[in-house]
Amino acid sequence: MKVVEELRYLVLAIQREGNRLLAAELRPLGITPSQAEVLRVLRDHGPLTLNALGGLLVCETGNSPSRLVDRLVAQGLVKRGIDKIDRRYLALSLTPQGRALHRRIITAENRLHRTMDDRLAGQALDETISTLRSLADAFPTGAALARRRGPALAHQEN
Amino acid sequence: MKVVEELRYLVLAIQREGNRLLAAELRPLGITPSQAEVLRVLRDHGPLTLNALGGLLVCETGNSPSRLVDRLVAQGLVKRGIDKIDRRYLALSLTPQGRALHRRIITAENRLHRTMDDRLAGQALDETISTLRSLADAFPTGAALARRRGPALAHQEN
DNA sequence: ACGACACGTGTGTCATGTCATCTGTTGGCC
DNA sequence: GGCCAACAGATGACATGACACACGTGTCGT
Repeated sequence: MKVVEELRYLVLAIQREGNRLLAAELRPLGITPSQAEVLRVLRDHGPLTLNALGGLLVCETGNSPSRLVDRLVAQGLVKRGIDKIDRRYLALSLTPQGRALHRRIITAENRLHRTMDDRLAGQALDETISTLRSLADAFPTGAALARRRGPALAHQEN
Repeated sequence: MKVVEELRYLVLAIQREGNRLLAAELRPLGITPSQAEVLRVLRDHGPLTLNALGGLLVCETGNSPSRLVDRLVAQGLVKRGIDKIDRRYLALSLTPQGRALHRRIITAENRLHRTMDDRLAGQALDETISTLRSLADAFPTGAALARRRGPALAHQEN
């Protein structure tokens, strides 16, 4: 098997398993990994339009995450406001319940991170991150990650 | 952001983009990346039961890939036989059309792999692979990959 | 032989993801 | 002012993924 092909399948496998584990951790909270990412981005990057939110999400590349946001609004976790000036724009922000839930999400995510840390003990993580970054940064969702790293690093230490 | 968390998001971003690019390459062939993986596994590992196929797939961890196979059967790419001895088992294999399509799939995948190779020029790929393996091998789908590496390496040089 | 159990597979349901297309809104150009 | 292109968001369609459960078939203990 070619090296890049093995890389592709490894990335697929790790993404699947990580998502499965995280989903299990989040299930008691009533949300999914994608929804958790939305809450996180909304918490870190103030009120956002739907487009801007989509530009910061890794989990949804395509169009706008309308339906993803829909469910969060239905659960009372996100407030969907309409821009008074230009009624095309939304103003998405967390409700108090959304902020409260986000704290519990961090706990759940930390359990997953501990599991991953154990698996990765003694591995050259920095080099791996650097390699994956060089691959990801060329792509839109990788750029989304870079945007999140950039302007709001201070908020993201948890 | 914690290192493992960045790793998690990088893996997510790369998986998404890789899948998107591969889907675009495969669209003219009328199949999806997951379907391509099924064809590949069936080509490399003789006739399989549904369970055995699921055990070799990275793309479908959960139950059995019934519906995934359904569409391939509907397209005439996979033959679904029933075991004469134990009628619970299926005997899944490629049809001649499936084998022919698989050759075109390899070409499409190679275009993606060239793109990835370009992005990764000069990176320490071996270390990255090793790190990711140590993470993946602990999980069921990672084990699936290992199984594919193991018994049938000779078939997989393309 | 037969009945509980295990097992392989099929199916219902829900939430994504992705693409294409539609709708409503605004801005700009005449 | 009025038309039209551009833009933000919503929606339809399709294929995954994941979980739980239903169904048919075989096995095994008794």
